[in-house]
Amino acid sequence: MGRMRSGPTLDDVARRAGVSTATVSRCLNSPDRVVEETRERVLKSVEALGYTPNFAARVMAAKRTFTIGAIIPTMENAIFARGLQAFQEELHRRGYTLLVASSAYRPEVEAEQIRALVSRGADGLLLIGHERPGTVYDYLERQSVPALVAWSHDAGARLTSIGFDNRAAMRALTREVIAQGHRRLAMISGVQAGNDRARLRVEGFRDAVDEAGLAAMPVVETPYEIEHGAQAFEDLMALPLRPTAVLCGNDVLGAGALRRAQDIGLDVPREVSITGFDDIELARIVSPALTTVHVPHRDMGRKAARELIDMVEGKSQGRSETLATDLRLRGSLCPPDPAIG
Amino acid sequence: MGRMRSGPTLDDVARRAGVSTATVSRCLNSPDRVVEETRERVLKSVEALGYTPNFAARVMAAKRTFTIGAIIPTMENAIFARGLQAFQEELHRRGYTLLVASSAYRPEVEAEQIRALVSRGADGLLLIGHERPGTVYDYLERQSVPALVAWSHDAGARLTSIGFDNRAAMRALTREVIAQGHRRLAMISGVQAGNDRARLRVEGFRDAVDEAGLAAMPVVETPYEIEHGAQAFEDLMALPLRPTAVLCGNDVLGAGALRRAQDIGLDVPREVSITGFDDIELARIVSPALTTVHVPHRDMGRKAARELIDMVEGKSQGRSETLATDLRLRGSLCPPDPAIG
DNA sequence: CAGATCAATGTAAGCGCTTACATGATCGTC
DNA sequence: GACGATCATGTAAGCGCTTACATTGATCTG
Repeated sequence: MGRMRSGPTLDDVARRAGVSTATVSRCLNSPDRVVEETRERVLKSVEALGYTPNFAARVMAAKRTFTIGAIIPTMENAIFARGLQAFQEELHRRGYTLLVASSAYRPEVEAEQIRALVSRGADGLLLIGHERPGTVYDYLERQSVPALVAWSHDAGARLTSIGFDNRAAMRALTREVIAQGHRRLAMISGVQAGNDRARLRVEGFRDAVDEAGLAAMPVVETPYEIEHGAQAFEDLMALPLRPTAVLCGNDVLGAGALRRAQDIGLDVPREVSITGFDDIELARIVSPALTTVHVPHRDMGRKAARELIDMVEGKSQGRSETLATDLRLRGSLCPPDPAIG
Repeated sequence: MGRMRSGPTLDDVARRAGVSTATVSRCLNSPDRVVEETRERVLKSVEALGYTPNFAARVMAAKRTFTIGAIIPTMENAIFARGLQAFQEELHRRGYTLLVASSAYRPEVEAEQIRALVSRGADGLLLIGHERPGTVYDYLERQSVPALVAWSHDAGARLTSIGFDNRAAMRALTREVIAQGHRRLAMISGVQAGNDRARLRVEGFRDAVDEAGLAAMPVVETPYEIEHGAQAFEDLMALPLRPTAVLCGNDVLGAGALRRAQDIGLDVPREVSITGFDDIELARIVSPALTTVHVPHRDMGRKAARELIDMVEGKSQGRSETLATDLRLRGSLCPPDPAIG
């Protein structure tokens, strides 16, 4: 039944090198505090024994883990992959290790994962979005674990955030669609419960629709999956007054919508325009390429890492930052065909 | 400078509940060994204090972490996301936690990550592919950490593997392409160094070409990225005897090739057929959809988790398994146009 | 050249848990 | 009703490290 690994310990190394464990420890952690000759002997002994320090023991004694935890909604979606990659590269550069967990967009799983990472001694935490039970924030505070939110920005939130304005971005995109002449829009949103990004995007959509003096437009809500995007799109196309432009909550939904449009014989963008959000690679791969909102994922990841480490090391109390997004106009959007409109 | 979190300890809980630390520990780990009334009191105390066990301390004392480590080449690519998701779901079901690290396809980074995970007390390790320095296997053996290889199968390898036959799969696909009448093929492979999947796929391609009595076909090697796939494709199209079918080492390269074909005005599949490998979602999203090799990622992940846990728990010495793959014929492949051939 | 200073190393006290073993209470049995 | 089982709980010994403090010998200083 899974006996513990039996690798050599500091003690073994020390004995073999004829020094004390303290000296071995110093060789490994602050080599310049040990004289050359000794150090060499010790390192040789480490090498010979194939010694690997026991992380748990080190943590217990040193009270630092140099580990940062991140909890993302899903790994199966490229949205977070890129930003997280940049995040981890920056952490690595600063000597930290990243532990990733995913919550499957379920708040209770997220809470559980937060506990797991704190329990593992994460020096700091990266979370996605602001929307979660207040008890989570209480817990973080009590454990005094610094945490940072990414992918969303909210000045009034309890946590520092490195993100972008989801609402304004979606509003800008919707304005553009309207400016191109569309009057019958629809939106396919991700599930809004517990997901402020999704919610804010819908609000941005409504903002633009309202300010243009248009009647309320249909918004359907569906999980962030290609197949669901496809189905939602098909449903929208069955509406009596078929929309001429369908704005999707992210590129994955957009790609699904686009694919289904082609499958049911609709010409995009001539008969219907489709847009996405995030600007992941997928947006440029599909044909026509998706008009979308470009989010600086890598930049966000890098900056989040820097700020979080500063917080962990007590160099910052938390400085929020809003990153700029911009529209990427591509083939999937064009003015509506007057013959159809 | 990052003082340690100061959460309550077992001792605090014990004192507050008026019991010994042993009793608290038992309440948490084997509740039935504690009488109802005491347990209640203790749990109330845990609740009130917001106690979270210190993982490092627990590991030190119990010598088990219930943690499995996985090192994948990259997170930025959907190839591993799906299988890993299934892997982690199964682990979770069995009470284990997954720690993920990525190696960026660099062997020395992988070795470092392996050490990091072992140091963190991983009870077992999931690795991708068989090709790595023998010293890594020696190390794993000395530390007696069970490890399992996925995404590749090799009967003669030192590690148990749950994978599929990359070579046979690619051979089958190539045979199909040839059967459809193509005589001028080319392959865009991923980087083969240190990547047995890539190498075996090239071998499979060559097998089929040879057995059909055709002359050697061009194989270009490039990183697994859309843009590189596109560039490689363009280079192949510039060849004096332009191939009528381009087989790609994976779907990402395939999608890049397809995209570039469309950008430079080539009709796929009429003027050139393109195939992928892996059958990730992307393969079905692009238009025309990619003919590809379907790999049972989820199944592989689930089975790998089961086998690895059995190994960790001493219930298995390691049973390798080869999973079946199958061809998914889609729009990107058709017989060559005789007018062009 | 005595005394202070300093660099290199050793000594040993924990870090917060788990668990083998000890203890004491309760209960059933002949 | 005395004795051994049985059960709930307590006691305390580590797990493998780091680090404050102690020690030792060498090097300075006046």
